[in-house]
Amino acid sequence: MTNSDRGEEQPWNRQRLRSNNERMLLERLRADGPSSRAQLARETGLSKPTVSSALASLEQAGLVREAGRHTPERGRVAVLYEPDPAAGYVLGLDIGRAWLRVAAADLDGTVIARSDVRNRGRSAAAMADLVVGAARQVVADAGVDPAKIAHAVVGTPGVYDPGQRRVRYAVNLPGWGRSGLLDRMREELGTPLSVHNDANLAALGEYTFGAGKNSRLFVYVMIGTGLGMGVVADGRLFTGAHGAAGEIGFLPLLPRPSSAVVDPKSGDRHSLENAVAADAVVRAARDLGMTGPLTAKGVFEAARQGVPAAVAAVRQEGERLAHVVAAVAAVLDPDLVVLGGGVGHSADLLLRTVEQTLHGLSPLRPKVAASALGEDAVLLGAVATALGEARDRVFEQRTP
Amino acid sequence: MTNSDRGEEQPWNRQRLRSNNERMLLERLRADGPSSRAQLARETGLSKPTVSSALASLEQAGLVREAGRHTPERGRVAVLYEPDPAAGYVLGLDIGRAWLRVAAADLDGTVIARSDVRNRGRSAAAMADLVVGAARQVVADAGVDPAKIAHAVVGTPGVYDPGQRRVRYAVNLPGWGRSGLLDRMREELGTPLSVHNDANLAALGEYTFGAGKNSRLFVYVMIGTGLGMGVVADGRLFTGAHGAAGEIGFLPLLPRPSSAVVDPKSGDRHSLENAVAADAVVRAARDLGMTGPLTAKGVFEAARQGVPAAVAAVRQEGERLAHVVAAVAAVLDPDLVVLGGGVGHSADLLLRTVEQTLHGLSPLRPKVAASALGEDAVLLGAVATALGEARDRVFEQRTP
DNA sequence: CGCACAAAGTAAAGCTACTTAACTTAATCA
DNA sequence: TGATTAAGTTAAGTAGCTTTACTTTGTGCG
Repeated sequence: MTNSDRGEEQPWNRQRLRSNNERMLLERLRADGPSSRAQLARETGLSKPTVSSALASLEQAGLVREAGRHTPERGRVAVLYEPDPAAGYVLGLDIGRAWLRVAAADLDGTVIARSDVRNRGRSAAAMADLVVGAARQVVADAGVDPAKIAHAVVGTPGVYDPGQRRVRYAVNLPGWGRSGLLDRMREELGTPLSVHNDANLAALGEYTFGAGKNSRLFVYVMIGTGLGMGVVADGRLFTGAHGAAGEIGFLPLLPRPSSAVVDPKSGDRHSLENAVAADAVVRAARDLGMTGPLTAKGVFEAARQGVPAAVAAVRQEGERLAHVVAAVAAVLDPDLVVLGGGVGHSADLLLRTVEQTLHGLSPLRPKVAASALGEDAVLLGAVATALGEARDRVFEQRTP
Repeated sequence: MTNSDRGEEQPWNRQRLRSNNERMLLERLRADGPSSRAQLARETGLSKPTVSSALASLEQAGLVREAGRHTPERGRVAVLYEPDPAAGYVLGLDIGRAWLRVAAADLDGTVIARSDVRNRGRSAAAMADLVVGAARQVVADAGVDPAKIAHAVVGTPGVYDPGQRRVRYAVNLPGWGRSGLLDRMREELGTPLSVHNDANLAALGEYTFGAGKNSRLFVYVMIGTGLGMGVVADGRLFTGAHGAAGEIGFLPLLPRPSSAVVDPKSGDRHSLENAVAADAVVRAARDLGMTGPLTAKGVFEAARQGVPAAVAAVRQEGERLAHVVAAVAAVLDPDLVVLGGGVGHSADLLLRTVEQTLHGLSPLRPKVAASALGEDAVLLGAVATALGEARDRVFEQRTP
């Protein structure tokens, strides 16, 4: 994460004073909607002349614009201001096994163009070209000057290694871990570009635009081909010491207290992932008597139509998810857990089982909800993350 | 947690500019040791006159003092400055089931007096009086004007409810949850007093003074009568949405993937706590053939002397702890896990088993270490927490 | 209608904490 | 002793803030 500044002690001279006040006013406008200068002065404690002059600067820099007028009970009409969404644009890119998605959004976060391309099993280089092409197209569709793209964020499975400038552990995307690929994309797009784990982005997306708004400690569980989790604490991604926080596929199966000695075989790696990810649903359905070519989606369909084996398989999935949620709750104490990813898409079928099972498991019972963004969580998370960077960047590079 | 300020947007006027620069200089002196004014100017980017005048203010306010001189290769000698540890003092109080501990420390964090009193099973009110008496004695012993105690922090089991101003869930301390007790202590001590969970304080203590220095994401596991955990992320306590983060006693026992359907009985509450806390060691030893009146401490003693049943019981404890560590690692990705509390005290016997077991459990293997502070972790954590508050307070209340 | 009133916004003056540049002080070295 | 170097001070200038007083522009009411 390209943090802007967290706790770096810098000297505060007059220019910093000025720019900090401008920044504060801008953020206030973003958070509270259009306001007049007098109103801002009252609310921030700054004096009216200071607010006037700061807003004049911001307006001249193109960061702020007039947003109509407001007539109070008595007295002169007030001119309202708001952040100018056209001060910059961002790109969000979701590189998944099945789909490549690109979206362009303005600084308000409004998506103004997007493109979804099937990811056929080509080479990683071809995939990169495809993405770059889609991005160019999206920018053109949006009618945006490419120079005004202030930041782009790529979401991908695996972990980005900034030292080697490549992605690691993206097992589902062969060749995608190659060095130089991302640098090439960066160059061809000509914008600052950062790379993040898809589960983390989905968490941020759901937090920013979806079910997680205003959650103090938000957890997004991504159940699909694999099992992942993203944690948002106080609005920031919680990444752990090495960026591996939320790798709950590695949750061990705890030994039962009844068995005096631990069975060493219980610790296969990925065991929980195997027990909970999409394939597990298929396996369970088969064990319970379903036949034919099954997919997780198919099993959920069948369950929805009341096929007993499918219902039982789904029920088991729900119970296992409840265990995952309980484990996470014991460690993190979130106030909201959202189920997303392929399997999470069928959360409507799972929620009741999860909640019931949770009741018997732990006194710590966070709210559990279905993803509000569905397939778009990663893409919108990329947009949200890019917005943060872009707003910083656009502000920093304004000419006063 | 009485946070000083986190992200509250305030207007920046001249006075704030001034005081922020003074604060920055003071923190720099604390972090980097005695420095001259010229040196500070070079390092911070402030001009020499500004640094001079800020330090003059700080010195006059008693927050900073001369700390000798430094003669450079050539040129005039430099006057060095350092934070004045006598600008204020703090109290740390540890209210445990067996011991009541109090320590007084100066603003450097140096403990200058302490007192440890056995906690005989009296009424909670008598306990409070005992603590207040011990605190007064400690302040007297330290030779400190009681008015210069800037903050006191109490560590206790359970969770402090600031709404009702009392402690909840402190099951081991009968009556201690009563309303008004803490207000009375506050009043009798006459200092700002805050209350925190003991495991959290122990984590902060170990982070600040012990094994966790400079850890990015630090976890302290407290294994004793119960099972608790404290998390320090980027130097701040991670408390979760409701202050229940780290309640790993509630970790569920995950179902084995082999069993198609979840055994509903596996979810007894506190099951993991029962399986790992001190009593579990005793139970295991008994199951393995040890007889007589056993305590956890006794089992560890026996294991140290090679008694086979004890060794096996300790081994099992180590294996179970490894599962706990693996679960926490999968969620949080810490870089260091410290074992503390009563059982953690015997960590030397456990560490190897924990590490070996961990190897078979998960690719995420944080460093695991024994507590460096032992029994003092909570007390020193209370001091560390009080220091944070006190430094803020003393700075804020200086008269320029 | 026009006048009182209220609130938005501006102008002018003053303050303060900063920077810059030049200076003084105090040490070493030749 | 004087050159050199670095610490620290003095003095002047400046930017961004506040205060105070003013202007502008709307409503309400006699």
